[in-house]
Amino acid sequence: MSETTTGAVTGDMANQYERISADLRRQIDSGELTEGDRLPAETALAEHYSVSVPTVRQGVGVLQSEGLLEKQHGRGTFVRRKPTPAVRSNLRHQWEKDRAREPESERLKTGATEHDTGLTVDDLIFDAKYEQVPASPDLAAAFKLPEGTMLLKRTYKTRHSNERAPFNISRSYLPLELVEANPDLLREELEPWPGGTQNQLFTLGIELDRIVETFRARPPMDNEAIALGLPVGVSVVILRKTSIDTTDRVVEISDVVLPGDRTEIVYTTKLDRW
Amino acid sequence: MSETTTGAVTGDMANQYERISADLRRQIDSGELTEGDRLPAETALAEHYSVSVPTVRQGVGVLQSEGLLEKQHGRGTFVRRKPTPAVRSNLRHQWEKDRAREPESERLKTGATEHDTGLTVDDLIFDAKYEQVPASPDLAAAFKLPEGTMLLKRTYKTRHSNERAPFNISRSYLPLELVEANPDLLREELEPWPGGTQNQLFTLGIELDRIVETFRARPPMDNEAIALGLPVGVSVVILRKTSIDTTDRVVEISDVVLPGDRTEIVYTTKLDRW
DNA sequence: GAGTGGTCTAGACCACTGT
DNA sequence: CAGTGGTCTAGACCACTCC
Repeated sequence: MSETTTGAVTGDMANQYERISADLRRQIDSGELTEGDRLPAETALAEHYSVSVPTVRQGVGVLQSEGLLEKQHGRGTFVRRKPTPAVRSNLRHQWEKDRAREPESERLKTGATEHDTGLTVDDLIFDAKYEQVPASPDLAAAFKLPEGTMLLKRTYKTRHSNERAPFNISRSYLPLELVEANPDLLREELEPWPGGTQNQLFTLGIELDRIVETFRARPPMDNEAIALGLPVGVSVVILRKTSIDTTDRVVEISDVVLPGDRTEIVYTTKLDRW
Repeated sequence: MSETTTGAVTGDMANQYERISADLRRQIDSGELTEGDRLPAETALAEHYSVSVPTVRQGVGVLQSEGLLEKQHGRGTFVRRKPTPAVRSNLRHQWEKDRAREPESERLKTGATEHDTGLTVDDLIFDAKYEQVPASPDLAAAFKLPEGTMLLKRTYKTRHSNERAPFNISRSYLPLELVEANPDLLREELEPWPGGTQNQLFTLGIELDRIVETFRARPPMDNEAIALGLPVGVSVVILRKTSIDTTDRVVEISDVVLPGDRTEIVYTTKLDRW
């Protein structure tokens, strides 16, 4: 390692492609390249760095997997915009519970998603699909019900009106036996239901005692990456919400897939006094 | 798209590398290849699929970024073991608070990490470093203190005794003024402190009222990927814990970087009754 | 049609791991 | 030392976007 220039970056710089990714990263950090800028074509970069095109592609690939660059076929390579994350807080649960018993006029005003994101109803496009499915082993165990018990499965997609990619996909499961008491709950055309699931449960005489949420991050599966419009390298956050009523019964399970880079989750834990 | 065989997989199969990744994925799903198995060498795969080596590498790269395969230079390509996740629950906060006032003999028995992971003290290797640093704008805002206020910064790494990679790296900040009342708290050689931070705060007469945690996933930076031993494609989870005492003062901020694929977070939200 | 990235080839040589 | 993956070249041709 004697002298390797072109970008004057720190570290060893053992490889050509690292030299390229380090130099491009420096340009982004320093503001020479800013959000939305297009990079020179790969052939131009190859000439500039005196390497072959595949080597440029390797260097660009590093920054792509870090979420700093985004390639668009036929258009170019762009500096990626930092997405403004949607905040999801556990305070929403109490807020939703308080609202569940209010009159429809009040509940219509805004939903939980708008509460989280600060957007108005008009900005959001909502898609719901209802099915009746038998409980998989996994879900049966979570509900503490026999495998194969019929469940109402509701699939929701929410997106901004001016974006193609939804910012979440959610699947909610309710024991069918539970919801049959109110036939309106089986009609998907009534979505979005003002007041959300807690109001739906209220019409069945169910009060929630607590909500347990577990979540993990993992690389997206192919179809998730496409559905959420995720670039390479960004994980999905998987959140399972389990709603438990005052008789200790699991009444709803909801699985949400969120884009990892557009989601911030906030939890407040109140502690007992000494 | 008429006929393309070798693996008899679903879908279009437009590309060679997708044909390869789909076939390998099928072998993993079906159990033909199981955790820890080594794949044939890239040259052998190239011959088997009648493609060039770079094309095989591209196909393998897809599964690598999904966390299904792991390459080891000089050894081979292996089916990745599904990591057993460490569970982190917000119930730990109350548990830690209850323990903070107990005698040392009791506190010594087990720490919060062991409580989360189910491991014993002997399995864990603990590394602590103390520094005194001025508050960055970000931290100053979070503490609601002037920028540059001196903080005690404590860096922790925890790993299993039989693994190289730590399963978390954490940075904890306390206002220096606060901790100077008990000089023992400035001595890093006293780590791991039995009873954790809540006991340390207890020695200063501080009682916590609530803990706010925010949580996001993003692609790792290079050094994080190396420090945590993360394969390509796996995100890190960033967790910021803010501890607030009974006088509404922010007394500790802790930033934890967790490997996304080895971490499961569980939060329970108790709701008020109607 | 011009310009972009996407796929693919058929090699060469280097770096790391095991024996 | 043999076998593995890692880096790199110098091309070819395809697919997409935009004018």
